[in-house]
Parts: sequence; C-alpha cells; structure tokens
Amino acid sequence: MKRSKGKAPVRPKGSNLSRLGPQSVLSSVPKGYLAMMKDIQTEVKSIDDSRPVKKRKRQRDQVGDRVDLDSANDSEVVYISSDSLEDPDERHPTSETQKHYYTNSIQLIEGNQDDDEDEDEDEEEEFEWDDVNLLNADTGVADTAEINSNGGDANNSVVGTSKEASSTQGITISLNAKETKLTSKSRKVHHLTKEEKADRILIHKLQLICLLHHNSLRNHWCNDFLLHRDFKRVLSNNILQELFPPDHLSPTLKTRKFLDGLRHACKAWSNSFRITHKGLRMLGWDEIFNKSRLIESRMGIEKFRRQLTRFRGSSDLSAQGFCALLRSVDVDARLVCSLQPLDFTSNTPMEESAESSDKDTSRAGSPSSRHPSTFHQGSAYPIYWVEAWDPASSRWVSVDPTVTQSVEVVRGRSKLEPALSDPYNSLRYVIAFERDGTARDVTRRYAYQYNSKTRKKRITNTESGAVWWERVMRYFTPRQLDPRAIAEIAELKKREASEGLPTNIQDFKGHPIYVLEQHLRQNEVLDPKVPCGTLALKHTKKIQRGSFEAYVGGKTCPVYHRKHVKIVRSAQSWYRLGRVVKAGSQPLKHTKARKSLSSKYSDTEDAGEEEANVGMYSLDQTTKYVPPPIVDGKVPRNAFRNIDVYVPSMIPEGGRHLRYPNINLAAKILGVDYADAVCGFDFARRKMNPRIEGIVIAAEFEEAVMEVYNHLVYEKEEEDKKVVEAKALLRWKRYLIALQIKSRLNRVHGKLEEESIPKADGSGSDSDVVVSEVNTTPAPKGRFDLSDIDVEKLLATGRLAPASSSVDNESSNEFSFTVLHQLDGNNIESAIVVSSRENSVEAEPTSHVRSTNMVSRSNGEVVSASETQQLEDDTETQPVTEIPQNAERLSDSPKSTNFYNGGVQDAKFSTSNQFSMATVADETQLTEETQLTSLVETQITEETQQTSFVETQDLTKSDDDSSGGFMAESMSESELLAELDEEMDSS
DNA sequence: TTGACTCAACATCCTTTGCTACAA
DNA sequence: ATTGTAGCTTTGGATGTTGAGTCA
Repeated sequence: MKRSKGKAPVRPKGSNLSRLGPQSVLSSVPKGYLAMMKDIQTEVKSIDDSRPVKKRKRQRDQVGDRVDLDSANDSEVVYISSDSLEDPDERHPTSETQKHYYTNSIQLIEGNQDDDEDEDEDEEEEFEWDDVNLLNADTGVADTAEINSNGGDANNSVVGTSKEASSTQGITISLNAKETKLTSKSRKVHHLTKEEKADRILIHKLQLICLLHHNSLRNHWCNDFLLHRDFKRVLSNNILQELFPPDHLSPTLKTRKFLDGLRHACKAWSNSFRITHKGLRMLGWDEIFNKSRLIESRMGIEKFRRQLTRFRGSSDLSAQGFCALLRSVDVDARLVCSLQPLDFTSNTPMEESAESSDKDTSRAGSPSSRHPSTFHQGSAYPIYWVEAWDPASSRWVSVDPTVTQSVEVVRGRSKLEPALSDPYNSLRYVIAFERDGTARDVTRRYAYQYNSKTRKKRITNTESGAVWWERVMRYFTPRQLDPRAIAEIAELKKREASEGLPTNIQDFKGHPIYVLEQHLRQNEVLDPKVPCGTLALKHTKKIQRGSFEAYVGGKTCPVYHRKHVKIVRSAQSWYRLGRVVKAGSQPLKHTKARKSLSSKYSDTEDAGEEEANVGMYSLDQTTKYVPPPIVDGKVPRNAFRNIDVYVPSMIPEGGRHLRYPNINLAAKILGVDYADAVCGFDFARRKMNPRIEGIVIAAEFEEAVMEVYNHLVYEKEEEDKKVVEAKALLRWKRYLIALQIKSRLNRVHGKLEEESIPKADGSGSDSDVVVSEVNTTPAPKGRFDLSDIDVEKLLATGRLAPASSSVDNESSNEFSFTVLHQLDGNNIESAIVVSSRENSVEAEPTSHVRSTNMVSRSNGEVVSASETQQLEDDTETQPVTEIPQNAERLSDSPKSTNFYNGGVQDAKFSTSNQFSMATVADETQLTEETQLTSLVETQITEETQQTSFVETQDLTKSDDDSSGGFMAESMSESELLAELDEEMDSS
C-alpha cells in the first residue's frame, strides 16, 4: 500500500524455477553432467558478466536474503525480510515459522495443483506482507506464519489471530484492493529472470552435449561386427539386389531400384522389429522432475546387441538397428538423430505437474495410421532415422523405418519434420552420424522454415551460441572434407537461401535475410529503400512504432532485404568513433534527442528546448576526423581543457599520446604544454566520468618528457626500495639486540635444559618472556622465564628494540635477533623476531637473506636474484643452520614442513624476489606460519651453539670485544649495530 | 485456428566531464 | 591554508523483447 510507483519487488509469477533457484535446478542434474556443465557455465558467465546485473537483481535483493535457500518460497522470503527489518537477533525462524516453511516447501516439491490463480495470490501476499512489515515493524514472526498460512484462501481475506486482529485487518483491506486491481486486468505474465534464462540455456547446452555423445556412441555401436554378422541374414536376396543394382542400368533406374530396396528393407525391418517402449522425446520444463517418465533403461553394447538381435526395443533402437542393418550389407548409412533438448525459449514454469504422466495420452499427437505398431508413441514423427547414400544420384535418402516408414529424398517439406506445435518432438538439431564417427548438422534439410521458425529455437540464434555450437560440432567434423561432404554443405546452404518469405509479421523479426520497415531499430535505416517482396497481411491495423506509422493489412506490406539496412549514428556519436559528418550531408533519419545527463541535473528548461530531432548519418556520409594540429607546441583542447582521443586517429598532427600513469607530472615539471587525453567514459559515482589515459604533447617534447618520466619512475622505485630496506634494517637491528639479550641471559642465568623450561600455555604473567628452546633438534618449544628482566629498561636503553610500528598492534611487543654466519665466503644473515603474544614470546623468522656483504647494503645496493644461488651443505667444515626459504617462499607454501631437515639441508633461495632485502616480508603474515616455529627454534639452537658469534661474546660488557672465528674477519656486533643505526637514520 | 495486436514486465541500449570530507 | 584523494554509490530514460491474453 505504500508502493507509490507500483514498482514492487516483483518476481515472475508462478515461477517455480525462481522459487527453487538456480542452485536447486543444478542440484537436480546428475553429477557427471555437472562436470560437463562447468565448461559451459564459464562460457555463459563470461557472456553474462559482460554487463552488470541490473534492476532485476536489485529488486530481488531488496526482497530479502534468498541466498542458498532451496525451495525458498514467497513466505520464506518475506520472513527473512521482516526479520532483517526487525530484530537482528531473531535470525532463526521460530518453530512455528519453520513448520510453515517446510509445509510450503513440501507443497512445492509435491507439485500440488498450484494453478495460476493461486500463484497470483501468492504474489500479492508477497507484496502486501512486505509492506505490512515495513509498517508494523513489531509484528511478530508468528504473524508471518499466520498470514501466509492463509495464503491458500481463495478470497484472500486474512483472518488474523485475535491478538493481531487489528494489524491484520489493515492488511485485509489492502489485499482486497490489490486483488481487485489485478483481477480487473487479469494478466498473468510469466517472466523468467535473467538468471533463470541463463540456466535454461545452460541446461539446453548440457543436454545437447549429452545427446551428441549418446548418439555418437549409438552410432558407433551400429558398426558392431557381431551385430552385422547376425543382420546379414535379415535382408532377402531380392532386397539386396535392389540395393545394389547392376551397373548396366541407367542412373535413374538404379536410383529407383535403390529406393525400392530401401523401402522393402524398411518394411522387412518394421515387420520383424517389435517396439516395446518409448524412445527419447522432448521434455517440457514442467516435466524434468517427473521421475515416472518411461525412459530406456541403462544400456551397454551387450544389451544393445541382444535387444536388436531379438528385434525388440524402443522405436529409437529400431532406427539404430535399421542403420546397423544397412551397414551390415555395406549400404553407406548414416544414423540421423533429431536432438531433443529442453526448449530454452520456453518459459514454462519448472514445476512438477501431477498430470504430467497422463499428458502422454492427452497431449501427444495421435499416432498416424501409418504407424504399424500398436504401441503409443509420443509423437507422430521420429527422433531417429537413417540416411542412406544413393551412389547413382549422389544423394542422401532419408529412411524412417519406425514411425512414418517413409523413404524420401528431401526436396520441399520433409515428411519427417513434426509440426511446430508438437510438444514432444521439436526439430531443431538434426545430426547425421557417419559410419566413421563424424557427424554433420543437417537440420536445414529437414526444417522447412529454417530461417523463420527453426532458427529461433536453436542455440545458434545468438552469436555466442553459434560459436559454441561450432566448437561442439568441431569434435565431429572430419579433418578433411570429401567432395561428397562439400556438395552436401553447399546443398544445405542453397536450401537455406532458397527459403521463401515468411508468411507473417513475427517471423520477419530477426530474420537473417528479410526485414520489414517496422522492425527497423532506431539506428537503422533502409538504403536503398527498394522492396524485394511483399507480405500479405490478414488483418488491417494501424501500426505505430516510433516515428513509423502506417496502416497495414488487407493488402500488402513491403519487404526489404536486410543487406540494405544501414546503421546510422548521430554526428556526436560518429565523433566518438573519430569520424565527422561530411559537409552538406543530409541525415538519412531523424531521431529524438536524448537529454544529456548534465542538462538533466542542471536546468531542465534548456534541455526541453534542445529536445529536437537529431540527424542520423550512415558511415559513408562521414569522414575521418582530423583534429587541429599542434602549433608551436600548443595542444588544442576542448571545452574541458582536455583533448578527446577516443581513437588513435584523433591524436593531432605533430602530437604524441603518452599513455603512462602520472606522466602529466613529467610534463608539468618540464613546463611543456600538455592536455589530458580523454579516451572514453566510465560510469562511476553516479556520474559519467571521463577516462583519462595519459597526455597529449607536441612530438618534439616526447623525448624530454619520457626522459623525465623515466627518471621519476626510477626515483619512485628507489624510494620504495628505501622504505623496504629501512623496514628490513629495523628488523635486523631488533634481531641483533634480541640476540644480545638472549646471550646475556644465557650468561647470567645459565643455559636452560629443556626439562626446566616451563610450558607456555598462555597463563603466564605479562612479564613472562619466553624464548624458543635452544638445544634440541627437532625442537619442541622451550621457554625462559624472564620475569626478573626489566623489559622497560631494556627498551629504554635500546638493548631491546620494539617491533617497528608498521606491524600491527598484536605483535607490537616484538624483539628481534639476528645472526650472521659465513658460508662459502659469504655472510649469511638470519633473522628471527621474538614476539610477545598472549603473555608468551615465540620466536619466528622474518627472513633469511644471503648477501655478499652486509655493508654493501648501506649504499642501497640490493642483492639481485642472480646473486642468490643454491647453498650447499657443508656440515663438516661449516656447521651452519640454514633456513633455505626466504620469506616469500615461506609465505607461498605455508603447509610445507619438509624444508627443514635436521638443521642442515639444501638451501634454496627464491629467485623470484628481485630485492633480497624485501624478503623481510610482512611480519604479521609470517607470524601466522606456525610451522616455522620449530625451524626457528632449531636455528637458534644451532646458532647459539655452533656458529653464532653472539654466544661467544660478552656483548653487554664489551662492545668492541671481537672474538675469534669467522666474524672476526667481518664485523663486530657493535659495529654492525652502529652500521644499522646509521643505515636507518639515513633512510 | 491463426495471427496481429496490446499489455506488462523486464532486459538492454545509450548516455557521455562531481561533490564532500578529511588527511597530508 | 592548500592540495590531494577516498568515499560516496553503483544512472535512468528510451527502446527492445517476450509471452499471455484478446480479438478478428
């Protein structure tokens, strides 16, 4: 009742597909098919996603959260929407509502006789209940159930429970009011949503693939040797003589004999073959859940052979057997199948119909008198038949041994084409399978009105669909076309071209060859306007379509060739394509101008004035736009101080379009005149925004601007690099300091044995600092109790460095250690961060970097990927704990735990990292790599025990004291720290 | 029974140059 | 004080398409 514009969130009426949702549709598809669907689905998506989801989706979203609610019906939707409007805590339905929900679901699944009126009422309820919820926000969930449970009432008079009597009465009035309105119109338009349509196309494609495969298999079985051996005795000698007439006869006679032979063979076959059950047929969307359908049971080659040799089976099997029969006597026969996928153009609701099982008798086309079998057939036309090659006339002869028992060389209308209204047999894809397994789409031979009627029902009607079909059929196309195939393709093309004019207006719509003037689009015009035929109309009516207005009917209506249709555009539109209308050109057409967005928002009066006719011109009335040239380095601009470069040809003479981000800075620095290049428009932030890509400058400045730009880019990169380095150095510093602390603690308190290390279960006090275990390999976590250490003081004196501010709060209590080893004459650095989290401290590595010299980094030099190389084990001479992975590698393979191998192992550096310093990756990410813990622990172990100089020094006492070992050749720790400090200061 | 039309409801096409608040 | 930018919010009216219903 509050719908001011009447634009309620509407669903297609009575659409069970929409109720069930695409998910449930797909869930009903066998698993094996789903795999195949994936391929198709991507395609469908790729097509569909080209445009944003529009109003329809928004409206649905408004109604409520439908996601993944199989069988979510109207009431459920309402329930959710009401819920979301009311109490967020009451997300879960009460038992009452749930019960109701299930009841409705069951009704849906059982497919009760939900006729259209019922559906209408459901719709109304949805509207109204939606409104009621908006108005009465405090109406309980029970309300929902109550009102919905009355949904079946014919008059829709809602009898609310006594407690909600007052509120529901209001509803009653509005419902009735609405109902009256709707009944007066009495329209029940059943629309599918975009998604549902896409789903139907998907299912259609899926079925096509499955049917093609099925038939390919059957075709293959028709070549069965054992079958052929049995079948060789079926045809009499007379028939064989007819099928293979002697050479001395004239071609005409031979053909006649051949046709007679086929006819007799057909007769012989149908006499001996007993059709026991139905074959394939087209299903309606309302039937796909009907499990009672009689379908051929699962069949393998054995069963196929057995049934055929017993001459029993479905009508389809009969045709397949006949094909095998002909092949057994060396007649070149093709198995022809008219594929019967679900009709994607149909919008029949997808619901299980109780009467569908009876439909076979009520709806099916009655079997013709020609039908010899007493068995009731769904359609009076076959799904399978056979094409036999007549060498005398070089033609394919169609033979239907089962339903029509006809033998024909198709010329005009084929006897095998069912009526367009046949609900069970719709001729859309006729595929002929050759003996060698290849196949050809021969639909045109059998479809009398291919362009007018059949084409619309095929997936090939759209461009993407045609590409898809082409792709699918490629699997069955022979690599080399023989002359016979080429002739057939030509014949089919010819047949399509020779199809006459459609006989009614509808069939002209989208017709590939002909067009009526009234079907021309706004940007289309006939040039030359020469009719190529006339359409006789049955009724006289006034036709008005845009500017076109005429009285048609009774007499004739001119028909034009589609090839004479020209696309026209306005001058403005041509300009966007880099073309301008030639001087003196007269517009071929006028269309009503549209208000520009800006005028819509500003003064509407002006816009009203301007709303005049706009001339439309064809391509040949335009010429390439030549922009004003650049004179004296001055770039011509438009009213917005930009330059339009919609196409490359719009770059002015003597100008260069430099399409780099932020290149305008370079031009600005140089003081060169430039203009932002507008390459198109984007819809964003509710407005049309120009898409600026680069700048246009005079050609003579190109070199200079590019030089500056490259330099700017270089500077930026350097700057970024420095930031990364600064971060890394900070971590190194922390690492070192932490090692100092650890070393000192070891010295002061003595080394801890594993047993004495208390467990860190997160229950310790804040001052507990736990360092990873130092002695075992492989190492469970060990801990120190550092409660007596004054962390604050250490921090204050700089001995303990807090983690950099770049890390998140969680790890702000971090301390780092660093270790240098030497390997193959190179210094190897390892870093760990000891982070205090949840009252415990865990050691984790931040990086492991190999460099030729630590100092080398002070000049901002980076270790390139080429410098990194695989480190080799050297357990004897240089017991080194090596962490082979750099941070990037670690983060890439968080699950990998095999890279650590007892402390000594292959050391591989990722060569993908351009800057080794940058391998000090995001700590927060690394601290999540829990499996690193043991690695780090061991690292500490190794370092402290074996190679680390830290352990051998008393850093707290004497900074200058450098011990022996390899570090003596390098740097002392204090020097290193000083170096790092400098480094950090400078950066 | 067929087909031309209307109606309704969407889908698709065509349009084609901001504003405000806040941080640096 | 100035400048840059994130965030806002995902246009909307005209035309085309489709199918049910109506009517001749």
